[in-house]
Amino acid sequence: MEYRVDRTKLAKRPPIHPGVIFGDIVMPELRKDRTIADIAKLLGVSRATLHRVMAGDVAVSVEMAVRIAKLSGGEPELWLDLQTDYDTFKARKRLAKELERIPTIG
Amino acid sequence: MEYRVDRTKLAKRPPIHPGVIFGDIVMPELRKDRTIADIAKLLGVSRATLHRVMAGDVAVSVEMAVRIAKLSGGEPELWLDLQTDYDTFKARKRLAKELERIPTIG
DNA sequence: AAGTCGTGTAGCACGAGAATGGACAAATAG
DNA sequence: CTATTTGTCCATTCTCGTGCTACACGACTT
Repeated sequence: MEYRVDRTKLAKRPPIHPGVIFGDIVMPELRKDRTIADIAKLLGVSRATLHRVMAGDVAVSVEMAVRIAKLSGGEPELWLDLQTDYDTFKARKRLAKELERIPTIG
Repeated sequence: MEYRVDRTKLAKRPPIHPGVIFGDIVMPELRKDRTIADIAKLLGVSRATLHRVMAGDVAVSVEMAVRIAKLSGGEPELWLDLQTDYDTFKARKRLAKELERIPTIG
């Protein structure tokens, strides 16, 4: 019996954008009576940038991950790994045709 | 007794660049009598690009990770997680001053 | 009703990073 | 020695995260 599957072919649900996760889960905890602009200031980024991240318009960059990790008391890798899942999912779809032409050696 | 440590302050050795790991460990397995140009062709990238990755001059991009994973029979996340460690290590040093000004709320 | 404040968006410019093709030097193999 | 392979450099193009500015909308205050 073989239980192993090909992850690339699983009809997996698209990963949630890590910025959205941050905005929905972590942000509400951080801002007791603070404004979003306040949080942006604490993070050392512009209000627009923070908003774009939370809206899922742009990726959680390495710098941003380090910043929000410091502010919220976690590790940057958490957010970057989520971002990796998100990016990889899209890349697999975008390169599907291309990948068919790449053999597997070994 | 408190055993918890601050990973950001550990004198950790800089992570090895994932492209170098690929070039040193995986590549020798892939090329039996193939040339690097051959591998590049199989990957669908230019010879110069593959070389820069293996030299550690540029990061293992999401696209590149997906390609080499297909060719070598692994998961892209392996290479991207290594890249994350590499990038995060550098970012922590580069933003050290900046991070001091960011408080931890929680 | 008018005004203030927080917020969601959009446009533009800038800089960093990634990839390519081409060209040339250095190293290695035959 | 000669030919192949590999290391490097350059100019160009493209993508993307960021900051700044400006504007619209809603809610609450005055």
